[in-house]
Amino acid sequence: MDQQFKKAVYRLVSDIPIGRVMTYGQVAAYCQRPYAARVVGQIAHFGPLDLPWHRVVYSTGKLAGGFVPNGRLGQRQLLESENIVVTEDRVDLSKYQWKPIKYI
DNA sequence: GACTTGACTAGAC
DNA sequence: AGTCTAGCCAAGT
Repeated sequence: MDQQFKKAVYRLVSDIPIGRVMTYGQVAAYCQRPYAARVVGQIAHFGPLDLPWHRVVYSTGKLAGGFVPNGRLGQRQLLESENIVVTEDRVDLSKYQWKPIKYI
């Protein structure tokens, strides 16, 4: 259900390998909620901060974190430290978008 | 229980 | 190619 959905999101996001990214919609879809991209966003904001939310971006490739908690070094800086090329707050999805191996 | 809000997205302008 | 609009989900008022 919703609780399981959140759990699935946590696991999926925490499994995103370094140097790879995913879109909110893709994450939602993989957790069996194709139209819950916004919910993923809410989870990202209120959920565990130990997850690599900086590897989750918009479907357009634009970075989602315009603010970032106190640290505020920027999701961009974070991504770049993982060998991901960020141009104008954007990443090349066709290049870095990660496809989960299986299940939820 | 209805209304509002938001780290979203696809399609129309 | 950039901006605006409507649709969807869960959580908070």
